[in-house]
Amino acid sequence: MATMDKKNVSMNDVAIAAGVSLKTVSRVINEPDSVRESTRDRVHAAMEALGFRANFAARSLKLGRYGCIGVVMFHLSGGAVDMIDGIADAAEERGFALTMIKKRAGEKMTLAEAARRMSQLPVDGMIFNLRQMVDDFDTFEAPKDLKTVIITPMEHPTCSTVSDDQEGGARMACEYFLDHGHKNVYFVSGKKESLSSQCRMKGWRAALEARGIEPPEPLQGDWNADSGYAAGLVLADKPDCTAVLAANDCMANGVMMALRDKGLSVPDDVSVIGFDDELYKTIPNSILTSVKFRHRELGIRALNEVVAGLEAPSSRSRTLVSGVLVERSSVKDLRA
Amino acid sequence: MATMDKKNVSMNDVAIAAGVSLKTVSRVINEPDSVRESTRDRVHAAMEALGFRANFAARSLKLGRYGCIGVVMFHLSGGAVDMIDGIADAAEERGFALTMIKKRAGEKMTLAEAARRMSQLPVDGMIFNLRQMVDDFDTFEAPKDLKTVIITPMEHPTCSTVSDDQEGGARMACEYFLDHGHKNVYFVSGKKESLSSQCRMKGWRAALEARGIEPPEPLQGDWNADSGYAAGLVLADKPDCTAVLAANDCMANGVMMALRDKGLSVPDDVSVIGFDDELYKTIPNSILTSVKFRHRELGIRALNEVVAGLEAPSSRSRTLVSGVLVERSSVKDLRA
DNA sequence: TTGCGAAATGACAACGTTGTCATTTCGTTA
DNA sequence: TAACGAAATGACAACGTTGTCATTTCGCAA
Repeated sequence: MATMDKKNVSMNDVAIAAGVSLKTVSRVINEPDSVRESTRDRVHAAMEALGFRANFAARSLKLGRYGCIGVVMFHLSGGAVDMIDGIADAAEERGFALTMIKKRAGEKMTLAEAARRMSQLPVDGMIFNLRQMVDDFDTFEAPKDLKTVIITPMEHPTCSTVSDDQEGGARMACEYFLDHGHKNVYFVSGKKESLSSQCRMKGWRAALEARGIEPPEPLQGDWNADSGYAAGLVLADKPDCTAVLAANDCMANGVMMALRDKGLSVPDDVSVIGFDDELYKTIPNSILTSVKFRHRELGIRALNEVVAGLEAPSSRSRTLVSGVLVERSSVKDLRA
Repeated sequence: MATMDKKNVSMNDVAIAAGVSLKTVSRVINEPDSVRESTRDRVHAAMEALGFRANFAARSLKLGRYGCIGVVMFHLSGGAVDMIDGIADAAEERGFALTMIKKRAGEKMTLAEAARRMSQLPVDGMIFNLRQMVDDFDTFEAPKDLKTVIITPMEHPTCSTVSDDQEGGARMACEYFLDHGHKNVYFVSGKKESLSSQCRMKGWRAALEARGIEPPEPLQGDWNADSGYAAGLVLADKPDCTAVLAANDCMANGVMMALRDKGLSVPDDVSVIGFDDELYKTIPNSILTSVKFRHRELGIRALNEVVAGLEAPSSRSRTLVSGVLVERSSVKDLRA
């Protein structure tokens, strides 16, 4: 059994073994049709025998590109999985791999810092997944030769952005309530610093104000069911409360449980809508109507945006991915 | 305002601008102490002025390593987020970035295929996150120069593996039931093809058999609450059923809801334990005792294992990360 | 057989960095 | 001031590819 002493087998080794020139080996890999079949076979055999694998670094150095897109996760939460899934699938489809770095827990990473770190890595463009505000958001300028797309609900002065239409989703839910005859809508928010929560609240407020309704004081939650339950206990005592929009499904469930514990029925006494449409996974026969965002689609769009902008990194666009209202039976029709 | 025409600024450009040699610029970056302070400042100024960023490809080519670890996600599910989080944090800490690829939906990817694709990318080692069986699991041989760690509950003949101790976790839960005076434990499984589900079932079976108890027929679920509910309806009719182990929290919740709908109380009539400890996020005042796996820790261990093996890729180890029983009140003590 | 255009192959430089070794400069002491 | 060793700097090759352009080989018609 022949053991291989050399650490890495190069094209040159293959060339010698196959009795051809270095360049011919290169051609076998990159433009096989330009090589005679007999030669090609000999080269393939040599590659096989030696266990040749093309060197990424040398190739990238020569080509001036990597075939990788950088992904910076400022925040890695549950919904992120579907988004990464979308990014990865779209990348795969277009022949790119992903290079990922993450903000460390506790660390405070700015966009500039993220860009600096990414630009030391093998990437042709990058995606920032940003769910909270950062200090240098407005002043940040992306490297001129590295297409940068930010996933965030906020508009950025120079970079392309992609986002769920959180505000629109919240508006949609509110209008759904109002269209079903409700005169007002209460709101239970998520964590204060979350941009999602802020946008959802903004949409809720806008929808009410558009119909000349004074939005009631929102209730502060923290995304978890217990905070929703606490909010529900408060809401149960408000006689004018017929509709509650909770910033996610978990809190919506908490609200519903509290209402029931107070002897109120959902939807007969109070209607509820949540966000993210995930309660059905945990609750059998779930009745909760919910606004669902297409995170996977979001990831796909973000990646496509980067790839489309590789040639013109300074181009700028804004993409909104709309939400979908998944209707179940937690909203009562008060009309007629 | 001076515009830069050259696409990429190289060390040579910096060197000329600073009036030093190429090598001195290199030294400023890699061994700053060996450069006189005045020179260093001049070089830094030139780098700043020209917007120099070191070329990853050239550097890697020379060094023969990338500082990146490849991650192959055969499956990207909810629990994966924490794992990726752990991998990414540990990587960061040790100065590595991650290069990620994913199995496409529908595609059937073998280990060999994954290894082939990864070895074309900038990686020094790789992690396979494998949650289902693949055809070539037993026959797969990792590239000799690329340390490979597989995250999987199965043992592999040549590669290092890292896993949650799913079997041990299930055993722990069963013994907890038995130690509390229960005479038997029913089991609701997850999807058939899931290795997690299989291992949890195996642990449950082993724990019962170790005490000379004949395991009852397991009930087939699909991870979602509705399947747990269906299982609960069946179990409610079994008079000897005092303890149910469900392969995840969602199904456990389904079981509990069904039992209640059948007029039975948890835990007074039937005790229940789940897996993953996530029900509290969705259910206020959740009482479900649950086996929790430390996915983040798992990711950290996997990454450390890769890094530790970079110098000796053919080394082999097996790491098990134990689970934790999070006690709430869904298990009744039947002893005297 | 010869000549010809096209196809196949090869020689060599270049990508931007770091390692090796030689050279220059510096600070110190005689 | 000269001489010395140490510190600082530089020249040049090398890493493993691909692009450019030159050369060889091939198939075919005269």
